[in-house]
Amino acid sequence: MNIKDAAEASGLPAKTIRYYEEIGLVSPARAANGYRDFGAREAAKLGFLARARSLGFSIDDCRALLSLYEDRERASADVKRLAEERLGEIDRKIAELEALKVTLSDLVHRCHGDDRPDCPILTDLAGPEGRA
Amino acid sequence: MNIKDAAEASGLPAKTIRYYEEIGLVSPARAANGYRDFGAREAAKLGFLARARSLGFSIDDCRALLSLYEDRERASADVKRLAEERLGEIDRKIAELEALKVTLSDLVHRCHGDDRPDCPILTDLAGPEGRA
DNA sequence: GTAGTCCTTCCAGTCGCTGGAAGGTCAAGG
DNA sequence: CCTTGACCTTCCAGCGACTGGAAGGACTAC
Repeated sequence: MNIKDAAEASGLPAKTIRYYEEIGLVSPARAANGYRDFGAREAAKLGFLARARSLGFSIDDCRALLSLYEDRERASADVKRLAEERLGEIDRKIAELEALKVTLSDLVHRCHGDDRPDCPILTDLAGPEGRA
Repeated sequence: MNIKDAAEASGLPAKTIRYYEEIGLVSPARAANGYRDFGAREAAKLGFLARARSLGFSIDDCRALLSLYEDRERASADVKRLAEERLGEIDRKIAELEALKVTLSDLVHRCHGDDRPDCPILTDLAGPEGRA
């Protein structure tokens, strides 16, 4: 399986797959002509990586997940811990964005949005001195 | 006002302020000894930038907001449009994270999390073949 | 004079790719 | 046999928005 087919099968761009090899996430075999040759195992790892990345796991997380995935003796507790940490990050990020949204939408609602130069968004961004 | 005082006043690291000068967001005067000398106007711009960045505006957004802020003839409609676009991005990002959270927390709940090797999170990440 | 804190510039690294150049390989068609 | 075009290879550079560190100059206090 050449890189293009591996890309189509996994949904990852070929460039990304080469990058993943460079950083040691996958190690495809090489054909006589120097082309990468992906077997079932490496192709499956690419799919695994694509899914884990789409769930927001960092490359380092993926490295850990992959070694757990490859390890027949792995403990599911390790995997669960990683996933829970990731869940915590997601919650924190959502809370942060919600707070941002409140502030910004308040600003937007207070802005008349016509062609007058007076704008509460800018006044607010200018800080205390700007408002004084 | 030297860079350290400007940093304390704005809440931005000195490194970041130098970077902002490099990319043309601020243009502090220079003292005879070559030190940056921030006047009230440049210091206010730094505060403005710190607040806009903390609301998640990109550097390019900040550049636009800053020119509107500096422009006495600016139309508040332009500012409102930028803020609304940003609000849309925030909403999209929140929705994306919520979806991720559903998937991941489902996985976490289905994982028994003990030392048995069988883990539904990995099975799921492995894809259809892994489940078959 | 010297210790310590500030300031300067420049270079390199972060993360996870992404784009592009230069060149090798292969299968199909004439 | 030759060409076309799609594929493959490596390497180098760049994105955004900083951040760290080295090397060296400037200033303040004792």
